[in-house]
Amino acid sequence: MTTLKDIAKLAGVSIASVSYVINGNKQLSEETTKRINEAIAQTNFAPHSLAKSLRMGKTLTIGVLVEDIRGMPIADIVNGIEENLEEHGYQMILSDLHMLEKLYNQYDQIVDYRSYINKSVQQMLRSHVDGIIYVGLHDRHIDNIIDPIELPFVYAYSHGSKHDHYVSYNNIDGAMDAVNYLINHGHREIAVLAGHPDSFPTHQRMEGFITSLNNADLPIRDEYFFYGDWEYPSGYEQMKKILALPNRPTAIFVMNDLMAAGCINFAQESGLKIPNDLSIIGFDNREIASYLPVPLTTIQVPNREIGHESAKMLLELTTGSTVDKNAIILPCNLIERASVASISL
Amino acid sequence: MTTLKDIAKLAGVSIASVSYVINGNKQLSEETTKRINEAIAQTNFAPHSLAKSLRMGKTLTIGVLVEDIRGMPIADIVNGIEENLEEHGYQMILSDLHMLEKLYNQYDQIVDYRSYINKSVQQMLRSHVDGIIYVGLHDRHIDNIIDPIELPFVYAYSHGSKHDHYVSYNNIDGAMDAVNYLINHGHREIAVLAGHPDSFPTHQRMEGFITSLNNADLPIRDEYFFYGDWEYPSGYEQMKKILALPNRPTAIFVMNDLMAAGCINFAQESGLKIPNDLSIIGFDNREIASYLPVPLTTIQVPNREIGHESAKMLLELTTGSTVDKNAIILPCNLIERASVASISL
DNA sequence: TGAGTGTGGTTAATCGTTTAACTAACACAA
DNA sequence: TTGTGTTAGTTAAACGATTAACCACACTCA
Repeated sequence: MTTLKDIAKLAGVSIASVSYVINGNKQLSEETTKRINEAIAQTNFAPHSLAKSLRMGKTLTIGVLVEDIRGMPIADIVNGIEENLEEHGYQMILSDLHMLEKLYNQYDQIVDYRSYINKSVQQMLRSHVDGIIYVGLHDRHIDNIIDPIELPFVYAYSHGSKHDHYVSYNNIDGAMDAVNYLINHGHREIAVLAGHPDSFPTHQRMEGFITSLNNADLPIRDEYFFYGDWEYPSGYEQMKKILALPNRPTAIFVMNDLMAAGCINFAQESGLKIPNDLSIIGFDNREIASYLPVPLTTIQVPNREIGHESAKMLLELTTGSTVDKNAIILPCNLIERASVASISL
Repeated sequence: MTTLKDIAKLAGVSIASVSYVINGNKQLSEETTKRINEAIAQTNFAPHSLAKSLRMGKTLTIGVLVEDIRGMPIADIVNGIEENLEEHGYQMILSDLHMLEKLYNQYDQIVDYRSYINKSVQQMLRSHVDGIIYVGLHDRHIDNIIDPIELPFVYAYSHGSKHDHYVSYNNIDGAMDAVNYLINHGHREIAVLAGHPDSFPTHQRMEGFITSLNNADLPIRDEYFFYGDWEYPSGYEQMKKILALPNRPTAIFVMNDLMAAGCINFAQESGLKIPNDLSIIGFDNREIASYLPVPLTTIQVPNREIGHESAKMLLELTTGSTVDKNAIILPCNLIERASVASISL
């Protein structure tokens, strides 16, 4: 590895002079500048980032904490983060919390995520990252870990709004778009298959559902509310109940694509034609949506943009004046496929 | 941030002594050791990793170069890598090549990946990573970049065998497992829907297919060979041809799950019952396999294990004696679902 | 002439560690 | 007494950069 010293010797100057021309922090004579630049070109020298960081107190590295990189929105978001960071000459170190499987430790006790996350954060602090982004839903785990740290911090994807800096997407508007789309296609009897009743997205998407119905002066009918747990089998099971309804709805707003897949598969098994006999709209636009027997019309969450904006926000925090509070809520958009039919009025 | 100096002052010793007790590189008196440890405990001190790395010439960081983190096997592999590295106290910096979309640059010219990858690698070198793992299929892009670098390097997932150090999975055996499974269920007329004809996995899986047929003394029938391009629509289209065959096969070996999804969907549309009228087996075990109208029996590629082994191999290379050549080929395993039926002989 | 002002460059401290080399003190044997 | 070891701890150089402070020289102007 060539160092400043090598260049200095080659050009016959002091290492300070070399450093000055590299960073342009001081005016040197044209003559010496040229000699130094030639020496640099000769050796394809690049400054040692560790030494530089140590001296400057900035690493140009940010830590990204993800719940599990295999979870799809997460990979998309990380992709967006990386792209933005790279553009600005920053690097990321990735720490994966393996939340999808690390529920129990070797003694079969439920893992204390706080201490687990804490380990990852400490590791990042030791590497002197310039900031941290947390990507995921379970942000409550991290609150009292990150609070005492005076380091720029951004939540990406998190739905909570109690944090100072976060980037998320608009669940309410997304749900309204979906339901309005059904209404605009002539549907009046619309059921909803919600996610887990306790979850935040369920509440928000439900709010959008009800608002849309109200705006269109449609009645809110108790018998049209169903709850699953976000997983495929619950879509399949709940669909049985929906189809058994005395007066069956003409359309269903299903709160995610996995459950929608279950709905579609059960409906088809029962001999129903989607969308002619029943329209279905999903949420999330997962890969699966394109590959169902009936391509699913659904709501796309702007995951990469969430990544982009998170990185942008964090970089602003590290460099610029500290913004006190900053939240970005990005809009979703509707992906039109083939699972919704028009109804003749 | 507390430093060695702070601890030293607190304990009334020199910073060298503190360093020695932390790293256990020298025997100090019980008395002073205790005083120093107390001071450390008081301040929750952790050594500054940049300074340490600078001095030691080791960063305990490895670079992971991925083609696109959103590609599913890649996320799984990265997950495995991360887990293994963390266990050994290493960190990773992730660099995403965004291969899925960065085909053209701003001037609409095809991106020169070599120079693009080179930028990422240079960036990693500047961060003084202790080694690099490349995750993906398009390893030919990187060959002449990495060759001149004398840094431990491992290819993960790469199918090529011309490299010194790589970890991959056994396509041939995987395909044989799939075909043998069909044969063991009584099938004699077995078609194959291959991936893109030029791709390496196609060749290998085809080899497995033919070997299995030969081993069972079954004829190789030209009219039973079909080719797609790994994507869903090609599965759908090719299935039309397969069903139009004068004597239709009783089972199909489809070389990936996406095409298998296309096959199943078209078959169902045509009124065929899977698996009773026709058995289908896939490859890859993507998420989608569980959510098809007929849950797909398929071959699972050991992605996380590939990640594990890659990390392990790289760490051995960085620390231990340099192994000249080292290749690991991991076995696949069959996931039994519901898309294959037994045939009465 | 002498004070002030640029210009072009060097010296040396600093960031926070590790570690070879050294010192001081004491014990023990010849 | 002298020499030899052992033990416990310190000093200071090094890793590779940045940058404040300094210096030497030439030029300007009252």
